[in-house]
Amino acid sequence: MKIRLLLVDDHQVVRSGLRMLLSNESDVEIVGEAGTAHDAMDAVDSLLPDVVLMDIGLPDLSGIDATRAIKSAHPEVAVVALTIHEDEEYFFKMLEAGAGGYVPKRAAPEELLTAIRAAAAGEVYLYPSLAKLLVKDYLIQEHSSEAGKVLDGLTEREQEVLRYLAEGVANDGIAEALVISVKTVARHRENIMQKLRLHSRSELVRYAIRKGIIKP
Amino acid sequence: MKIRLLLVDDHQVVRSGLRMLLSNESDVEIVGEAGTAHDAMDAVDSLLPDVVLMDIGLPDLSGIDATRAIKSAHPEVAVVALTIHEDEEYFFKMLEAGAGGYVPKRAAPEELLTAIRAAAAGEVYLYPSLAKLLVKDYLIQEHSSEAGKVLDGLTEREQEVLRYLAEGVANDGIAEALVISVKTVARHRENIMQKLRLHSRSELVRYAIRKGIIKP
DNA sequence: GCTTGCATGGGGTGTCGCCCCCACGTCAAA
DNA sequence: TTTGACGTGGGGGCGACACCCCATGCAAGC
Repeated sequence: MKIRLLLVDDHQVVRSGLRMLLSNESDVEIVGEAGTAHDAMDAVDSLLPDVVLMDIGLPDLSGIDATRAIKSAHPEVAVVALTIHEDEEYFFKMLEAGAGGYVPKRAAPEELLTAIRAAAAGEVYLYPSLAKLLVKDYLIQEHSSEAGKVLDGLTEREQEVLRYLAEGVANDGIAEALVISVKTVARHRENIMQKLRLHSRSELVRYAIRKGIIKP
Repeated sequence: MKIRLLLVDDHQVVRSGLRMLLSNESDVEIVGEAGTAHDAMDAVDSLLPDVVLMDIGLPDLSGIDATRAIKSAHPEVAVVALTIHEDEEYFFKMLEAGAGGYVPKRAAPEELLTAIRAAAAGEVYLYPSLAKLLVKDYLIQEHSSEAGKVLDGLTEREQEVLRYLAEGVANDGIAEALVISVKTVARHRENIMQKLRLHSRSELVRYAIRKGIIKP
């Protein structure tokens, strides 16, 4: 079963080049071409290809918007971005639009083929320079949500109370959970708010979320 | 300038196979081999390779721990995971340990070479089936923080009040800001909480952060 | 031995949050 | 035209919260 491919690029020569390049592959069949975003969307509607090779710089709509539209109407159609852009912004936007691959035009032909095959299988191929950006983003997300532990000089008991406060539990609920009096809970809360220079439960909740003590 | 490579795998045959496979490449030079995590760390210390090809299943320490140790001592040495494991857990842990690539053993030889070259250049190669997992994770992070706009049937005025409530402003402060009475603010708050099925300011703050109305 | 910090309590006071009740003007939809 | 949603405003009540005061016991450290 061949992979049915739609080429989208506003330059005729680029499409022809891709056609030359890909027509030698036994598992790929080019079923259509489009030079604008609207043509691409129409072509997807009528041809239902397995994979769309999508340029970003198109004359009418951007390839990002086109991808969003295609994925919205046909979630089963995979879209691989093939573009000269290697900046962070386009890359992340394309991912959010639902792209199943991102390959810069300077990539080797085999990499493009790998991306097409991966996309057809429902997987994702990312070019190494861009995968690096995504991993970086992932690590930032991770580290911003741990990194706590110290908690600005709060005692153990205060940290314990803080976890309950952050979740919005009332004083008497915390007292029950920790088997201490409501007054003591209030006392701890006062100390916590003084140490952290906070002035309401709301600020406390935001503080706890920033510190990763609780999930939003 | 050749890429200086260290092979780490507990099976002699696998190392020999990789040596066969890679020795034909003109830009790769295998400078050493190791069968255990400790041998690998010693070898990195003495040889300072550009790239380490790291198995995960090692007899003494896991390749993940070994990677963490290597990146901690020599951040400039790139580590590419080459393993039979394709589960989410190992993959994410390896990323956190600082791996600059992740390739399952079933991958094609060219993909391994792409990964080695990408890692040597400070980039990241991820095998498509795993890149998919990372993108999925990324999209979850994103969508949990945007996706707002509609706000579950709140009226304009209610949304306005919600923004203040979320920031922890007290009723009279909101009343002053919006030039309405405290009672009206309270009225709006009640309606908001009823519509969103929330029961305290704390829950309201967390809701607002999830919806991206305010930053944590 | 004495201070210091921590956790534990009690009392008081005033504000605020949360939940009912009500009313009126406006504007759009039925 | 009438109905309904929306924004506005008010009254009353109860409990929780925020901010003070105070004291006790216990461990660590000077």
